[in-house]
Amino acid sequence: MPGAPSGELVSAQADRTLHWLAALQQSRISDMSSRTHLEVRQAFLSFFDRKFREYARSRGEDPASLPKMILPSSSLVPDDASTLFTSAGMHQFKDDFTGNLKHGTRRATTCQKCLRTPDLENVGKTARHHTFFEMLGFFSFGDYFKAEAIAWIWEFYTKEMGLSKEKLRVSVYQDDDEAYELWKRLEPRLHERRWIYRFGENDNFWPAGSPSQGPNGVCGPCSEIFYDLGAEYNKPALNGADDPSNNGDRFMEIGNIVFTQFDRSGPIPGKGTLTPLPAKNIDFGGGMERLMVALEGVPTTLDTTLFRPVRVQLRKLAAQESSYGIRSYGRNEKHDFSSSDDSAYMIACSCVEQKAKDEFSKIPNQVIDCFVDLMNRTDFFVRDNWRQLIEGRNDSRERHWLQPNADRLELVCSDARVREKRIADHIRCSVFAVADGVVPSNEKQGYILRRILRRAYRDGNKLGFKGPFLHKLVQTIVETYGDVPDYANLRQNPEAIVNTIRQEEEAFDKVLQRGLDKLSSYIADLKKRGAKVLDGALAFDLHSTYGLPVDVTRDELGESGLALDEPGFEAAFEKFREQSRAQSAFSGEVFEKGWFSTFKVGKKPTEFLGYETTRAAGNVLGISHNEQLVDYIREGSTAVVVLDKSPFYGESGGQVGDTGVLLFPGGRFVVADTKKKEDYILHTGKLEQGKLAVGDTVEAVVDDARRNLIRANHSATHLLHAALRKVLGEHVQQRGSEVAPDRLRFDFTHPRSMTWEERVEIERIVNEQIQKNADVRTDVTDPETARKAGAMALFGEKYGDRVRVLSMGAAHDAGHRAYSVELCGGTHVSRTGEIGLFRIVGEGSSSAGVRRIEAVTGQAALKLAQADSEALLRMTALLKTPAEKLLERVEAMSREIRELKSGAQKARAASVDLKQLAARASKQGDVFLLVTEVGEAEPAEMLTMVDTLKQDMRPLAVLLAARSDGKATLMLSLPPEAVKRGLHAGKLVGELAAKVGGKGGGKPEFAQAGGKDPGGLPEALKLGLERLEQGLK
RNA sequence: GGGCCUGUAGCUCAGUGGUAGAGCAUCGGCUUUGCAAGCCGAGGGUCAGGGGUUCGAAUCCCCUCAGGUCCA
Repeated sequence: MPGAPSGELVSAQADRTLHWLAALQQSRISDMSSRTHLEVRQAFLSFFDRKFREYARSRGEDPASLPKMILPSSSLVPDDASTLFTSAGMHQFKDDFTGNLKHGTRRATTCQKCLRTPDLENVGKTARHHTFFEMLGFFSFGDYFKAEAIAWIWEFYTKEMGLSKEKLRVSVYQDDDEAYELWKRLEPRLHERRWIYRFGENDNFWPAGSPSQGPNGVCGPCSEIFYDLGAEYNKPALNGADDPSNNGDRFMEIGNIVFTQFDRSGPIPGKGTLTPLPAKNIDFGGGMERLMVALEGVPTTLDTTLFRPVRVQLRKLAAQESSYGIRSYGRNEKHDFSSSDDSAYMIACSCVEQKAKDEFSKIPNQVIDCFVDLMNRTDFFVRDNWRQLIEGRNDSRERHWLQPNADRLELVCSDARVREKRIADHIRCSVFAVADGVVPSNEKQGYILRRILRRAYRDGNKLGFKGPFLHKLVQTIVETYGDVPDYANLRQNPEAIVNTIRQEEEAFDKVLQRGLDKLSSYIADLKKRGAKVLDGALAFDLHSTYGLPVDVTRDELGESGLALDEPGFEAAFEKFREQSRAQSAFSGEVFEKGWFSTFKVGKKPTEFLGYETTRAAGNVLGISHNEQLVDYIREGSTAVVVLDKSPFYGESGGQVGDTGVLLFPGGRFVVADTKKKEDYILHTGKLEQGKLAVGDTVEAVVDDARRNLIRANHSATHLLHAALRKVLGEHVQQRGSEVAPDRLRFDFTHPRSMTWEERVEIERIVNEQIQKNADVRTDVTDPETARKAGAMALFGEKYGDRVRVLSMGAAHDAGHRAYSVELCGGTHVSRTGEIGLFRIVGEGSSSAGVRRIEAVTGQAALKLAQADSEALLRMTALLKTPAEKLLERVEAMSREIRELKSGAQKARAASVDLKQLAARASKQGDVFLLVTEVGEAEPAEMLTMVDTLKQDMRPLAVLLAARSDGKATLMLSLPPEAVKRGLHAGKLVGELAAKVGGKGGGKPEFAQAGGKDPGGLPEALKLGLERLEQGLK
């Protein structure tokens, strides 16, 4: 038969497939540069370091005295609150650009991790958009300028990276003749071929359009370098020229040198004034991903080796999780893509996997071949490829398999490609964000992360994944990037990243389910009414309230043959957006101003002396009063004082700030709180006596007793952290803490509440460490050494070049390692014994997956123990029971109370002689009728009576009246027979209630009423009896 | 910063001003050689907390807290 493969063919194909898989895994595809991304990053950094050194030598600087110029990437979460994420390479150098050399160098080069979401929609669709990206950068803070920057980057691209000069284009700002001339002189061919473009302020000024629109601040013209991907990426340009600004993907911007030479001031929006900066700067940024495109000759950034491993891993997962496709095809030939449960993506992936495992004899051979061919191409899911291959087949068995699926294949492949790429981008972004301490949440950074993760999750759903799968890609990202020195934190705790992402996937799964349930009730309703279109406002409600993405809604509706009212949805969304915007227009200064930003220019950070001493002399660097910088303050003023040196600990790392006094001849400033802003220590307080001026010398004296309490509590959190990990497991991660003089609080990741036994054990271990009275040691070292020594770093926390490693307690195992080793900038006791005693006072949760422990130490703990004892003692005296029997006794008592209570109620009900009451009943036709007063009774008791009476006489219509607390209560119960005859308990009782000055109501067969005038009861009953007799006739 | 939703038994939730419920779980009894299970029954509630309206509030109103969700 035609489909039966010969043995030879089979093995040839198997060879090819295995070869293909091996090639993928090693990230070596024929057309690819042999340089790995690790080498490219390193080449960039070393190249510029070299150039900086040559330049320094040419200026007569001593090469030996140069500071470090290759600087590490800063965290994705910036120090300042002005932006949520680090979104550009220059972010960490903001202060350096304004002349405050925070990094101690005038030249720097970095590879900066960045995160930006405005282009979210484009990711996966264009050749170059990302959420997370790496920015290769080199910077000058008033040092080298245009000529050097232009020459160096050109040399880097053309010589160091070996990019063809034929493929490079550059652009300059229209008025920047200087830059134009520099390019022309450097590479005359660029000018001759008209490959130097002049663009306006929107393209070649940074920030875009700032001269005429703002914002204020540092800005300048820029010059871009483009790489020509080839004519096939061209889009028709308006003027027919190769115009880099006028097409989507052909010319990829691989670098941008910003010449920050101006300070813009003036109205926003509106024409501003550009004042030349005293020191001109260079800010170069080039996307790592884009450079890789140029080097590897692939069509898009997401096709580079940066993403290949994660995409391959995704396909492997798809193949593993697929319960469809080729594997089942052999058993069930009816299988096709048309069912919505199936996924062509998974089938295709599973095809390739099957092929690799050499288990494909049951499937038409050419079908396999077709898949393998496709997967072997640079771009896997290109629709035309599929069609071409499908149509080129004649084999009947293949047709049997392929024809019914052709349409679906075509549909799937066109977006499988996009989805696969988007997942690759988003998971990389998420892993980096989580590693930098971002946790999915409903605000700020956490919200951005959540959106990215959820989007990727839905893409996975569309590709055929049924549940959480993203977390299974984490390891691949960690392996791809973990060897980059700047990204070492990826390896710090990959398990925590996996868990965080899996939790978010599970949470979203739940949200989706809830939303879908709600939607199906809407759909059922639509069908009942015979309507075809879901109201847009309802769809928006599903989105905004239940978090159900609108495309999910659209899909679901489509499957039920219904449609979405799109304009209605858009209108509702727009209205909502406007409202949100309007409501937030009031708050928020867009630009960071205030005394602090002015103050810090040119001033060194405060030197913290508090580890060694609590009393030291310092000079006043600045004073702020009423949010203004002032030269001096008078007696009685409240102010913020900044010193050059201070023993005061500024609130950070969970530890509260110190209090104390600043003493100086003839005066004292009482410090009520101390904060840390960037690296400056801010003493907040009041000048109680004298006059304090900038430049004065003061004696800074910390409140020692209070500080000691804080020390004990802070050290205790370290012992607690170690104990938690020992008792609950290594997954315990600190998520925050608060160390105050009177208590400590510790938040950590743990999925369940702690059992009492765990709690007791943790408390025991901490106290054991305290009693060992071990030394607390502090070593100052670099982060790398600290990590190797096993120091626990706070997950996602940022650390400088020098870190303090705190070791305390004795380990249980024989090794000489301390019990707890952590990075910590706080202040601590010198021996664990100083903590005295540790007691947990509370355990609870602060947010999903995070538990919180509150505890006290020292005298506070003792006081608590004494209070407990006292309470216990009082109880034993009160109950005349020994302490060890107390629990039993209280249990017995509470049981007794419950019994007595229900007994009393029964007794009260019994005291009304129901038999006697029942005797008063008359019979109206076939229905018993009882109308009577029952004395003092609560509504609940009356109910019991009604129930009891109804058991004895059936059917029964009963009207009871009672009084309690000077109020009257009426209760009427009617049997179905009475209701059928037109009686309505609710209406009747309402009428009767009028007689006791009240109101009432209820259902037809049961109702109650109350009133403030019990005197009217007899009259009410009389009326009630009349009505009932009449009605029952 | 703002909008909306939710908070009821150990869990999942129903309950639109008038007796606080269901399913699952727990415990007891029966049935069965045993298991799986079935039948009958029981216990279990600060209706998130506080205030108000009302004769009467889980239900309506206000505030607080917690969770969810969307936008800025």
